[in-house]
Amino acid sequence: MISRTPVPDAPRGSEPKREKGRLRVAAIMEAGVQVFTEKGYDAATMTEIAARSGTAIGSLYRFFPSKESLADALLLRYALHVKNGLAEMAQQVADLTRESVADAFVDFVLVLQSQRSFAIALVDARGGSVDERLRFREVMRSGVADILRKAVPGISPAKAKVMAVVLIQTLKGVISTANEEPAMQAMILAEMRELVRTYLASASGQKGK
Amino acid sequence: MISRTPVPDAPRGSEPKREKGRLRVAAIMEAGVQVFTEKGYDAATMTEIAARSGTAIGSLYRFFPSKESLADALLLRYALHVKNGLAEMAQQVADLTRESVADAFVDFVLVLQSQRSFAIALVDARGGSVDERLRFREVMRSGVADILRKAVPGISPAKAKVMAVVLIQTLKGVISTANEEPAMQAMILAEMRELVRTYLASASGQKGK
Amino acid sequence: MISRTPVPDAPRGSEPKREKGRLRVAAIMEAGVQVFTEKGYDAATMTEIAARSGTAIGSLYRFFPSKESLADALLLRYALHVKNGLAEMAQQVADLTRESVADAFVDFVLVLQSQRSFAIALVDARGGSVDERLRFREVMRSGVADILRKAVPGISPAKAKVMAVVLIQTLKGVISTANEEPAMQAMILAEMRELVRTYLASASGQKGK
Amino acid sequence: MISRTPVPDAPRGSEPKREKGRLRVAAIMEAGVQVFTEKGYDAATMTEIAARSGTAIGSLYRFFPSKESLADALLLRYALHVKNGLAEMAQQVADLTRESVADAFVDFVLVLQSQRSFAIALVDARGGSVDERLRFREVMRSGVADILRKAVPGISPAKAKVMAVVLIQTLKGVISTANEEPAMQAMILAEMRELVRTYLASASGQKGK
DNA sequence: GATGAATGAGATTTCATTCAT
DNA sequence: CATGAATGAAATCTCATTCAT
Repeated sequence: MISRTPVPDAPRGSEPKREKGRLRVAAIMEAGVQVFTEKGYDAATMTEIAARSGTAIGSLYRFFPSKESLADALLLRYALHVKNGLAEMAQQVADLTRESVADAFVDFVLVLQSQRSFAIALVDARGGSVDERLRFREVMRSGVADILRKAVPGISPAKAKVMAVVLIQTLKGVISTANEEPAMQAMILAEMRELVRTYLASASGQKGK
Repeated sequence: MISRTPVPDAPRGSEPKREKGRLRVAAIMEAGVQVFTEKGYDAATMTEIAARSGTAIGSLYRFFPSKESLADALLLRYALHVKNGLAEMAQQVADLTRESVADAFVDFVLVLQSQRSFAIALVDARGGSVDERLRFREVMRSGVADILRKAVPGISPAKAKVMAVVLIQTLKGVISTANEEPAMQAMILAEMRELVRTYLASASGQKGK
Repeated sequence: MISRTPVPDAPRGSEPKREKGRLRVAAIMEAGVQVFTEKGYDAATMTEIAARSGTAIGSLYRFFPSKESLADALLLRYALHVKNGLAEMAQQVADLTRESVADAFVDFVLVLQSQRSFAIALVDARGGSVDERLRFREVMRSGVADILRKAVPGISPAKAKVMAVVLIQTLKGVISTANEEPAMQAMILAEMRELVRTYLASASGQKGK
Repeated sequence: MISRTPVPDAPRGSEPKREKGRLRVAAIMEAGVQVFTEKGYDAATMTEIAARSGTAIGSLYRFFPSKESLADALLLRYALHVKNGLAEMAQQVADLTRESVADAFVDFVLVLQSQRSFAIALVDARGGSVDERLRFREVMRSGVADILRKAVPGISPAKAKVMAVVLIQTLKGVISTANEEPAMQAMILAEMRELVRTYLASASGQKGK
């Protein structure tokens, strides 16, 4: 319950200063993403992550002193990706039509999915400390809410926040399409785009609260 | 000399034959729901389920010969609940306005949630054999699609199926509200109702494919 | 280590007096032979023996209060078979040539094998209390020694006993042939007959000690 | 990104890479021989083998990832002993009289016995995979047959093979003598030597098939 | 710093045996 | 007496984590 440091984990003093160390950490994180994605948090083993990253188990623990700390680091990195992505989207939103914004949301999730659908596994399952989880959720929500405030002029901050929650949940469905047959997948995706558009349009209609 | 089937003695995984046994099974399933919900499939332990149901570990294994078989049984029971609930809803749908149907969906998920939000954990995670999972998903989809075909006159079966997928995904969000603060929870719920109404309305507008 | 009673096990007072009880016991013993033979002593389970004999596990334990007691009873019954067989052979030995006696030994083991090769499993493995085991060995040895004394006139009792030990060991090989291919099996059997004949002949040659 | 084979870290069942590891493996194998010999394959427990070798259970499983793998390793090592012993004997057989060869057989088994009479338990019982078992049996048979071909000039290969089977079976009796009283043991041993001599002599007499 | 052997708590599962019904 | 549910010790095996080399 007591989370120590929110940094990617700096074992005895600091992050790896040497080039070699940074490569090692990168390899571990990559392997971590792979294994967590394939097996889920519980079934993934530190030994396999070590092996797959070409690292001795002892070395792995030097950089990430616990399984949870590795998951946290991975999640944090993912959260940064998302945060940056949303910030970028927020800048472009002024130049877009409402429908384009809707599509942008779907495309954004699609990109995330192909990059790291593993995060869902970590967040949904036990993985990631409670702190980390909440932080990640907050990043998502406020990022999306920001965009909504720009895309839907006149919307109240509260409404934007609530819409963000609902929108995020809906967008999660995009990820689930990965398991469908291609034909079905395409149809679901199109339908989701439509729903998001409709949602944004209706919000514009009623505006405020 | 070797009789295969009709022997007495219930070696493993058989159904209880005495009253007491049925009570025990009920207790185990209840504890199973609890523990799976709290910890997720992997982190849940048979030992804890046994303890929490006041059952010796051996007795637990008499009725459910493996962790997976318990998860399957739980999922199956839940699937029945859902199936019956959807069937019931399908009968009433003729007498309802479109908006009432939207609300009914949300309410339905709300009821399920309070009863057993654990199923999502089992379905999403490792738990439940693949067969069981697919079967459950299919039950959900066709049940919801049936209702949609009645609620949205003129909709094509294919469109109904795709809408069902998207709608289910959206409704899953209702369950997530359980972790929110009450005030936020209420707002999210209202927003979701609105979204579902909007979705149904838009479907009626364009109708067919 | 403390063996209680050397009888087939008389639970609360006496052996089953009713016809039904005797049938039940017979069924259990038959199933016991089967399962012990198929799985070996350790891997055999009382539950399976009960099931295969159409007996409730509780009833099985009424007649045989432990797994070991069942194994003992089976072994005892087998020992009786052997004892009687040897005794019968001893009576006929006077009328046979030495070569016929050798063949009779091999044939005798052959018959036992097809009847219950399970005994070896029980004796070799953990099964059967030490007492039971020693008793069985003694029955074999003195039975065979008796025959030798009749078949080889002038042999000393001590020599007969030692020969019995060696002969029994050699004859055990007959049982192992069960796993060979038919062609090989026949050859081995013939070779064994030859060896036993040679052995008896050589004993006659040197006679006494 | 996924490197399959040449990664460091020895997950399971790997050979020790440090000196200490090799000592540990030796200790485990020694304890394995002891416990398997005393209890038989099924009744032997990994926990006891670990304890008796002063090894933590986890360490035991590091080197031998399953009970069967330990039994296999033990059997393989024993098979090597036997193979080498037989090969050595084969080289010396040219310089020996037939009677000396017979004695050599008995002595050979005697040596094996004092070293590891456990193998019989493993081979006869469940232990060791079927492959391993058959391989071991074949090693024995062809090794003995080789010697016979040299010791009994003019014998046909087929006859040598069959004789080997019978001879091995007979020699197994030598091991059983371990349980006898010393006096009896000596007599049985002498008798067996005599039988083996007689057997070889008779084979020389009839020669070929 | 890197390495990998060592550790041991803990998870799943089995089965002989008992005893209330 | 028959029945079968209940019991729990014990077995096999896993894996996060530590620490001597």
